[in-house]
Amino acid sequence: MSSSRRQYPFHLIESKWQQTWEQQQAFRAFNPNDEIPANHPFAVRHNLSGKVAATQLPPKFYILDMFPYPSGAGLHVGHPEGYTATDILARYRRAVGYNVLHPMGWDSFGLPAEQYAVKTGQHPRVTTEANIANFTRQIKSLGFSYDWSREIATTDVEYFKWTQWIFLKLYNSWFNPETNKAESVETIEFPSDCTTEDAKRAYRDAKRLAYVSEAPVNWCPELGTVLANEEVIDGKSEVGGFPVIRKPMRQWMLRITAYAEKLLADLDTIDWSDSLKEMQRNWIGRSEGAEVDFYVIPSGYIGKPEAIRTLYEQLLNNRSTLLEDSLQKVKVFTTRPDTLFGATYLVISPEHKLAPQITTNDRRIEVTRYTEFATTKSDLERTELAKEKTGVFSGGYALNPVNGEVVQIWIADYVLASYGTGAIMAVPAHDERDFEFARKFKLPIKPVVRPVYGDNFMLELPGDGPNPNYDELEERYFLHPELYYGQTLPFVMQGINGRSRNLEISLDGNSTAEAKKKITAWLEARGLGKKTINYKLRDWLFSRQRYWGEPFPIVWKKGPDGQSYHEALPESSLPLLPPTLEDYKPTAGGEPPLARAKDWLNLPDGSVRETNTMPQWAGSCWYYLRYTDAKNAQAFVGKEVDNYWMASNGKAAGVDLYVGGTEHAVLHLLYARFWHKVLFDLGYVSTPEPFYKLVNQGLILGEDGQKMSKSRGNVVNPDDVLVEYGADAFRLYEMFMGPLQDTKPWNTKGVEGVYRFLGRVWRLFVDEKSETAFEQAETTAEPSQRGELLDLILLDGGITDQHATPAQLKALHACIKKVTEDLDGMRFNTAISAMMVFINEAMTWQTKPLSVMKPFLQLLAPFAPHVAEELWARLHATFGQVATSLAYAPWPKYDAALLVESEIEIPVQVNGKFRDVIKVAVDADNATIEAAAKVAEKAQPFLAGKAIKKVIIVPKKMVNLIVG
RNA sequence: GCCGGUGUGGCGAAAUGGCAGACGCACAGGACUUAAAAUCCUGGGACUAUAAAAAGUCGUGCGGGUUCAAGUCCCGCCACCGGCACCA
Repeated sequence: MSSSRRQYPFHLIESKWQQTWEQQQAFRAFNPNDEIPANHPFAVRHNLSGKVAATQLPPKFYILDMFPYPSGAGLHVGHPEGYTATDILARYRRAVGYNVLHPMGWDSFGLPAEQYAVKTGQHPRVTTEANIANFTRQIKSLGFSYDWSREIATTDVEYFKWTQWIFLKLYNSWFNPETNKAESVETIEFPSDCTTEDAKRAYRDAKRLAYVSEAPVNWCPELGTVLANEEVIDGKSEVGGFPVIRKPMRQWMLRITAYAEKLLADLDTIDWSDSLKEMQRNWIGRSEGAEVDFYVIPSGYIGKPEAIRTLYEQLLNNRSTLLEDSLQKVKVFTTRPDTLFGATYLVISPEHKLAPQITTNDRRIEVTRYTEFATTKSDLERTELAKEKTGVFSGGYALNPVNGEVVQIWIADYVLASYGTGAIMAVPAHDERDFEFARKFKLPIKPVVRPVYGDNFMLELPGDGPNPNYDELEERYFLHPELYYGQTLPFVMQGINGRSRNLEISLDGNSTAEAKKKITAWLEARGLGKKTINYKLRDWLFSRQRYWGEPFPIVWKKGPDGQSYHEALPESSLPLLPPTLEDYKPTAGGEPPLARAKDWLNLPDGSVRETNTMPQWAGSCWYYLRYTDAKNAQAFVGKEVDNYWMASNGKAAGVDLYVGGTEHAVLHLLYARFWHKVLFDLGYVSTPEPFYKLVNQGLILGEDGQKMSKSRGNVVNPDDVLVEYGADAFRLYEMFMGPLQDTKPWNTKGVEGVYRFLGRVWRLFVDEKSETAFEQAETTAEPSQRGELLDLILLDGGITDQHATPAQLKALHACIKKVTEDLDGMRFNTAISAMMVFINEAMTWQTKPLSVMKPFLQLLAPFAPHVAEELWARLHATFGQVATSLAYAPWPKYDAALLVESEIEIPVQVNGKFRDVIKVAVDADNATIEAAAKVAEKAQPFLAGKAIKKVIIVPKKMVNLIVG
């Protein structure tokens, strides 16, 4: 293909306009009170200059791309898909009259640069900067209208200074349940028994939004670091796919769970796709239910039913503090308290803190063996071996609080320590997991919920016949479960309770919803349980054992009692830089690499620095805020600036449009929302949500329909495409492939198609002879002089300043309408096809009026800005007009009156089948249409000899003749 | 298993319940050319029929339904993609 003739001299045009834009700073966005140069195209368009207050600026539009990690591999064609879409919209919004903020930057902390450093000793900053330079070159070559004056990298010292500053805010805050928001830890009130400074400190430290935990974590030996739950997929690391094991370690955690409810509820206020919201909802995993107390029966009572009966009655009726204190209780969480009468055993997780106490001596050896087996299992083993349930009887028993029944307490790893209370009541008749476990270990199954008659599918046994006696069936169902559960699954859906009564309360006959309410109220009244909400969401594991990340502004000190405790560095000490190292590996003792720098590590006062660093997500949690005020040295973002760019703009609040890949559906997007909400609570930002509208671009597959990857050898490099077809064709093709959100395969032939389209546009505007002359001159010219050769190309003589014909105006205005509406709906592919339709028609015109050709270039400009600018400039020059910057020229409006036809074609159907088309006046009445339809030529064979029974006319749409 | 999404020509796709396949790719034929490339013009869902045309029948994953009329709405399936997955 490279041997073929260029469709048009994009190689000269594109670099020319990219330089022009850069010199003009054409896409610089102005903050309130910025000094706006009078000759800047934005100032010219809006008639502004000098310092302009927020109220005098045009309305803002903040349109954001997910910033990339600058990898060594460079850009692939997936990156520019979203970037092109946002660039088109940014350019469109500028033309419509908004003050557009459209920035770009780098998520530049990350593992690959560090791994390279471990291997070669080259500082990660050097690698990172080289990669950023390459990414910048590639992105700039696509002609995106970013405001590069706001470029940031998370690895910039001036940037991560503020990342550390935000961490200090998290550290120094707690979530006050009374006010339902984050506040300074100064507002914590200490309980009366908290008297010493040590006790107060411990109390406060346990409340902070950033806290230290000793919990078991996901340790990846290969990567030498811990990972967040979200970074572990099927027991393997998301990065690299290495095995991950559970290991208790001291780690920093962020209390995102405090925001579970807000993160969930506020999804309703933002414009994200249903699937994305659903992913976040699932991840947060809210479930309503009840916590119920099961008292553990002291071993002395076992085998003495009367004594147990008495104990139960005491608990129920005159529970004393004394009794309460002397008994252990297992707190369970259930979403189905209505099935409490069907609870036939308890299960606690192997890590449950009561496990050793509940276990009886005769069972201890077996229990210990099992517990060790279960807790050392890696997550990988847990998921892979999940098929078969395992567990062991503890030897202990508990009382079912609703009926005093004695139930066994089992230990099994199908109950997770980290969810709910780490213990469950098992209702095998109505829960698949419990059912499976009960069958394996021969535990009792007691049905207490039956299906609703009518949609019932399980009450009937073979031979029950067509008209079963439901009373009989119900009795058999509840009293003889063995008849049913041998052949069916447990009944896990909602239904009607039965066999669910004690002396005080009966759920029999109640629906599941009623029964839940009733039993929960009873439990609460009796002090045996309470309504509870649980979340799957866990706190965010925030520390990594790495070098190339933000160091924590934290030091460790030793108290008088020898206990070490942490303390924050003052804000004035920020930024805290990482030390210089020769060797980036973890220490021999397994300490993070920062521990190698002894000078850095140990402070003169004897305190020791925290050696963990923050995860890569930290920097991306707030970069969108920094863009609004990238150079602010006093604050992470200025109040007035935040108010202008992030505050409510009509309906939207926050970033108006955010485009990126689905891979960040629950990680980045949840973390960023969380930080934003904390900053909002603390009064630093003006909106509760960061991103109003969010769109995920679809994946671009290789030409073979497979995911692009180096190993498959199907990666398309944008650089190669650009050399061949130019940036405008590349942009156009990325958008023409199909809907932005869809997954779609790359097809180089498709690029040629849009490239040809641009060629037709070009030839519509320029004189062919002059272009031939240009091409000949170019073959002999020095490369440095080629730019000037463009002047040899002349405008086509058919373009004149004359009145347009109605047909020409119609073609233009139909195009304006379609492109405008499609841009508003982000339907780029159909907008492009509308422009193709226009060009196909314009190719047939003898004359090309300026008044039609100019607006068309404006429509084309957001998609193919280089060629549009070039032709725009030529049009103006040729007709002696001053060329205003196309980027800021007001968007054309369509005139609906020009689109009205005098005569229209209407399809004629006979009995709903299309038969012919009739031409009628646009304002023809129904009688006229009916008459025309009845004589439509091609409809005659279907009308012959039949009576017309009914005529359906949809004005301007169709006519349907119904014959008998 | 659960949740979300998608199924339309050889391919990417388009269609407020109203002429299915716009636009583009690939393909075929033609014009220009010594020739090719590029460009321009024309054609095209399948089937039946025909010398050719006119024409007809069928057709949007499958099976039902609503409607004068269904790719579009409803019910029940199937397949593929993405996410979650012992979360009680």
